[in-house]
Amino acid sequence: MSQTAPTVGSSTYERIKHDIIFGGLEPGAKLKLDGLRDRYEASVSTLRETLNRLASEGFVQAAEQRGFFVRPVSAEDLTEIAELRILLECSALETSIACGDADWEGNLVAAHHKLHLIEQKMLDGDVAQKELWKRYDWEFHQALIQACNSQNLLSLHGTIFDKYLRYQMLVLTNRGADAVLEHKTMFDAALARDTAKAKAALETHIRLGLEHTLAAMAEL
Amino acid sequence: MSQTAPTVGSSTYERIKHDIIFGGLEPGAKLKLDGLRDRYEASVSTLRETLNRLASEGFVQAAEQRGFFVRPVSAEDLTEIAELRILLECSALETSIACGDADWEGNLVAAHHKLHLIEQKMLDGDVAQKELWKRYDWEFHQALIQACNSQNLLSLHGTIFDKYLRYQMLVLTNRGADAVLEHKTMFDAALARDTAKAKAALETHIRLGLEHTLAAMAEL
DNA sequence: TAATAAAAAATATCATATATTCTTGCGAAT
DNA sequence: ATTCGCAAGAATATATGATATTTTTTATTA
Repeated sequence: MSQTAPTVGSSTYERIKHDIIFGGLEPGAKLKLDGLRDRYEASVSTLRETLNRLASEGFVQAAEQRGFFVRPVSAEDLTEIAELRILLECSALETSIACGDADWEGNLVAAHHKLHLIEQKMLDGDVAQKELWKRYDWEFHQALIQACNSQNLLSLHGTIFDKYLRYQMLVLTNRGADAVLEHKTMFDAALARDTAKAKAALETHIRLGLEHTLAAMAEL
Repeated sequence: MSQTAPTVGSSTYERIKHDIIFGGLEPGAKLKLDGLRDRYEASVSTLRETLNRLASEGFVQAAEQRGFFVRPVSAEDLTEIAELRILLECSALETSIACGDADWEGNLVAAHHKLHLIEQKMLDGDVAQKELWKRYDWEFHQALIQACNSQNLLSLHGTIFDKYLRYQMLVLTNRGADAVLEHKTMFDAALARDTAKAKAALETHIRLGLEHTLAAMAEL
C-alpha cells in the first residue's frame, strides 16, 4: 500500500491489489488482459507478472488457459480467513509480548495513538477517510505483533490481514465504539504484559468482527 | 509436484520449484534470466511470471531492478518455518480429527501404509528413492489434516511444508527408526480420535526434526 | 434441437527494444 | 603507492508489441 514505485510492474501490482481489496475490482470479475492494459497502462506481459503474483497470494484466481478472475467471496472463505487470522495473530502476539523491548512499546504507543485519533473522527461521523482509518488499524495490529521474532509469520499475517480487510471494505459498515474499546483493551493488556488478557481480547475482537461482517454479507 | 503440465508456464513453475526444493538450484544462487532461458527452454517473459509467483510464495527473493535469487537458508529461517508448521499443522490436525469422516480415515490408512512401506526400505539402506519417500511423507501429513475444513489453511500449510522440506533435503540426513515410530504414534492417535495425543506427537515429531536438521546444518 | 464448423476473441509465448545496474579502467588527490 | 571518484562499456533486468495457440462465440446444417 505504498505510493511511488520505481518500476511499472510493482506500481501496477500495488494498484491492482489495492483495487481488489478496496472494491475497485469486484469479486469474481473477469480480468481481461486487454481491459487491464487500458486501465493500468501496462503491457500484457507486465500485467501477467502482476496477476501471477496476486494469484499465488490468493487475491486473484488463475484458470489455466482461460485467464484471471478476482477471487470470489463467500461466507466460508471469510470464516476461514478469520480463523486463520486468530491463529496467526494470537500466536504472534504472545511471542511479541514476551520479547517486545522499548522500541516495540514506543511504536505501539504511537500506532495506538494515531488509530485512536482517527477512530474519534469516525465516531463523529467523518466517514471520508475510511481508507486511512483502515491503514491505521492495520498498523496498530502490525505494531502489536512486531516483536514476534518471525519474518515468515509477519509476512503471512500481512497477507491474511489484507484478505480480511477486503471483506470489511465489501460490507462498508463498522462496529463503531465497540471496536474502539476492544483496541484499547488489547493495547493496555499488551503494555501491561498480560498475555492471556491480550490474546483473549484479540480473539474476541476478531470473532465479533467476523460475525458483524457475516451478518452484513447476508444482507447483500 | 505433478508431472504433465499443459502449459509452458506451469511446467517451468513446477520444475524450478522442484529444483529449489530438492537442491538443483542452490540457496542464494543468482537466477539470471538468460541462464534460465537456456536451462528451462522458456522465454524471458514466461520465466518472469514464474519467478514472480515463486517470489510471492517465498522460494525466490526478488530484488527490484536487480533480479532474482534463490531464497537463502539460515538457522533462523528454518526455526521460523518449523514453528509455523507446528502452529498450522497442529491446529489443522485438531479440526481434522474432530470432523474427519470415513473417507478421511480411508485416505489416512492408505497414506500411512504407503509411507510405512517405503520407510522400511529406507531403513534397509535403499536410499535411492529419497524423493518418493519424501512425497509419501508429504501425503501422509496432508492426509492427517485433510478434514480440517479450510482450503486456506491447507494451502498455507502446503507452502510451509515445502519450505521445511527444502531444509531436510539440504542436509541429506534422516532420523531413521525414530521418525517411523512417531508417524505410527500420530497415525494411531488420529484414528483413535485422541486429539491431545496426536497433537503432542506431531509437535514432538516436528521439533525433533528441527533439532536434527539444525544440528546437521551446523556441520556444513 | 443438437451437432458441428467457421469466425472472433482472448490467452500464452516469444523475440526484441529500452532502461538500469554492474564492472572495469583511468586519472587525480591524499 | 593506495584510495577514491568518475566515466565508458558490458551485462542484466524491465517493458513492449507481435505471433502462435487455445477457448469462446456465432453461424450452419442435419
